[in-house]
Amino acid sequence: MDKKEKILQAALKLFITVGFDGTSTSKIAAQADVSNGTLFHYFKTKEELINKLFLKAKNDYREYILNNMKSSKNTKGKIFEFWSACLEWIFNNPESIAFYDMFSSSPYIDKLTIEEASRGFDLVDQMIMEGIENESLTDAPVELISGYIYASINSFKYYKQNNPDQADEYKELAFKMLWRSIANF
Amino acid sequence: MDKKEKILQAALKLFITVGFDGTSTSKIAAQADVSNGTLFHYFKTKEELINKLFLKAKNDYREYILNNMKSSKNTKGKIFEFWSACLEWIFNNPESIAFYDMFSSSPYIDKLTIEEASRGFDLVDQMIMEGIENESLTDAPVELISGYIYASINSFKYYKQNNPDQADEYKELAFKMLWRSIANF
DNA sequence: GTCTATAAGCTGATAGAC
DNA sequence: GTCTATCAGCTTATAGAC
Repeated sequence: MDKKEKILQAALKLFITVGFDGTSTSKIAAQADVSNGTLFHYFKTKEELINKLFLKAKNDYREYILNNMKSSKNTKGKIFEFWSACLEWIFNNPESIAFYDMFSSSPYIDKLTIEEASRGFDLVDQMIMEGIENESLTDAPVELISGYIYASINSFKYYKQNNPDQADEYKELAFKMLWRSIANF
Repeated sequence: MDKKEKILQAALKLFITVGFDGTSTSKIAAQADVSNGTLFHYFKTKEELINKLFLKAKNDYREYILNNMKSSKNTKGKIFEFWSACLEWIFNNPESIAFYDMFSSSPYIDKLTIEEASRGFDLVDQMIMEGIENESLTDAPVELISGYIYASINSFKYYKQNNPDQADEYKELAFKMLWRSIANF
């Protein structure tokens, strides 16, 4: 693995355990088995490092989703695929998610990064608009529906974190609850 | 206002704008019009200060909720009251919420504080258990339902932040969507 | 690309006068 | 309770050799 990648990985681990403040660049460098100077060769500032890390997490996430939903044809199936893929990624990448939760509303992540990170998730909006048009989804603002989808994902994530053993048996129910709230009956 | 309160207010403002790291104790003291020594008289460490602030935010929130829901008798009404009260508080106290979002998953907030903060919100669990018993709520795990309620609140919060003008006209719909997902039909 | 050496500046926290 | 004065230690970042 090249040093740049090692630095990013070390930083991720440290940031989520001791925060941005608690993580000095020298600690990152030490953990990555790299000199302090090398760190500043790859990243002009500590802030640039954290912003790059943020974008990387978002892109990995997005890519996983895009690669894991292409079979379903109707709206309900598509949304279920999206919902499932998100949860799969979340549970296979707990560190990235912890990092994202911790820093998404942090002043260290600048506006440009957030904007760039949010781009590309518009496939959700597209699914929803399609669903409203073909009358399988309730006629509500797209953002309200997408918000509910994300909310359901988040809610199930917390549930599974607190009840790792029972969660899977309630997965279908959790999606059914989401679907009931956004479907057009 | 006494100096302790002034320190807490100054700290809140600084923390949400420039983060924990960016906010030095001397800046807090300066902003609060108080000497550095005085700050350390009231709070043994910087960490203690942020933990106290976190508890204060949570308690203010809880108190507002408790004082704003006592009239409804059936489950749907109670949950709507809770849902509304949460959103009201959120929009009247944006700084506290920003602070909470920023630090709820932060290593500066210790486990004891989080535990103490989460206590007292069990009125939600109570409402839900009541609702499941009298068959107005779907028979799902309490945590799954409560999670969905919190998620719905969060979702509408984001919607209103991005669409401040249209949000109010969709408030009823947003609650209806929540209710459809957790009600027993 | 990678390292070592280096430093100015700020940090949280203390001590002690009033 | 509140202040001033003070500090040891660590911080991010740079410069320059290899």
